[in-house]
Amino acid sequence: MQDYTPAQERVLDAAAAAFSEHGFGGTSTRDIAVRAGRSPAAVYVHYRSKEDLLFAVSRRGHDAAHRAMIEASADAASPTERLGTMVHASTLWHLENARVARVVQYEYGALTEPHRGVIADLRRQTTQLIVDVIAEGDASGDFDVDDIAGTARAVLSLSIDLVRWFSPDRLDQAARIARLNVALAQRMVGAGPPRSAPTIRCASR
Amino acid sequence: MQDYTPAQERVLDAAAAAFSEHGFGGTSTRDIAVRAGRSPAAVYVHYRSKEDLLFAVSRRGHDAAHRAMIEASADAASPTERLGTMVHASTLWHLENARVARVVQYEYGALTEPHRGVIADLRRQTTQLIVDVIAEGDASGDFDVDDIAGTARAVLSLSIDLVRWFSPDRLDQAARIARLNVALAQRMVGAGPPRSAPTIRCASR
DNA sequence: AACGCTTAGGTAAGCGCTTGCTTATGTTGG
DNA sequence: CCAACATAAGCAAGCGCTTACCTAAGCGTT
Repeated sequence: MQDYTPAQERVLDAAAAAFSEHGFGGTSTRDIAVRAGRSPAAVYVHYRSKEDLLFAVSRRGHDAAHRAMIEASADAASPTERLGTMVHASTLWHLENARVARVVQYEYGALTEPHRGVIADLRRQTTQLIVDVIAEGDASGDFDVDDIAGTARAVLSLSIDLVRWFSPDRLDQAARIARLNVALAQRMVGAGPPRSAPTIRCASR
Repeated sequence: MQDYTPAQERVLDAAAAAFSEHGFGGTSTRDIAVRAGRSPAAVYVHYRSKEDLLFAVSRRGHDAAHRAMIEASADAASPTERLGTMVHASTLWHLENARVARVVQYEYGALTEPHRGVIADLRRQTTQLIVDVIAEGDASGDFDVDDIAGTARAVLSLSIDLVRWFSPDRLDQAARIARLNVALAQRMVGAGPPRSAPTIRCASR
């Protein structure tokens, strides 16, 4: 989408870390500069304002998450499987990039109006990916869903809400959480158990 | 739990609104004072510091949400029903108190260490309510859950993540969203369809 | 090989304003 | 008469951002 020079990236990463820890309003440009190992003025060599930095972090983060989900959806045969790979990818991305994800998800309100529009578009696109696969599965009979948009929102919440508390030094648990989210999402859309043994689960009740 | 004078409450509400809109770091004590219709110094008549105000808002919010869930769990016969009433109550509370809830959920990191401990305790208690009902349902055979703690976390995410985007001028949709969350949560724990027609859903696959 | 010139990336200093919070001083209703 | 509640004024520190200036690397031209 957009390329950054090493110098720009260094400031970008510093800003993401600072925003994630203290919020946009709680972060000073001097803090960002120190984290990037630069003087306060160096920040303004690469970005027009503090809010511009937030916008860059947000757009980059949304792009990355979006791409991860698209790549994941490519190699999946059925709607059930595709929903699974997408939820898996989304969950892993949010866990592995918890700092950036926190900024992306929680600092939207600190953006100025024009930038908000751009980010809102990216969000709609990501939501649409989930809406599409749920609609597809519902139409084919693989799923059983009443409220497609609402269910899509809830499925995304499984990944997103993780970044509220997840700490990056627990990355060893990421795979487990991702697997759990896949199973939960498939249950949420009413994807049946594997067809090889559909009656067993029913018979046991 | 704790009582507040009208004067204290006025400042508390003003702080909740301000923190919710601009974050803790992005809110000035003057902003809070203006919203409360007082002078900047009046804030410090009732609270020792800005962080103390955040702590008061957080504790009050956690208490209210916790009470709502306990009351909801009282009149429910089965684990399925109890999980339903609790998710319903939690969802409604988060939607109706979206401003306070945003502060409660997203400004935890701005608390000082001693206050963080108190809030963490309240959070554990609320999580435990969901863990208990899921464990109960799993033991009785009403549910079918692998990872009880993880599933409880995910069920809570359904309510919590709403406040990230929900606007209070859409409260007419609250009931619909709450009903959807109940259905999703019951699916997540593997609560079967109503026993009157258990085989229909299986036969149709 | 030495030249002048451009460009990218950086800094020290600081301007005008806002911050959290305090102090000294009223002003009320019971 | 005295808590309880409020205020105007302001302090020291920190804020976002700008200005004026510096350095080093890459360039075709002489």
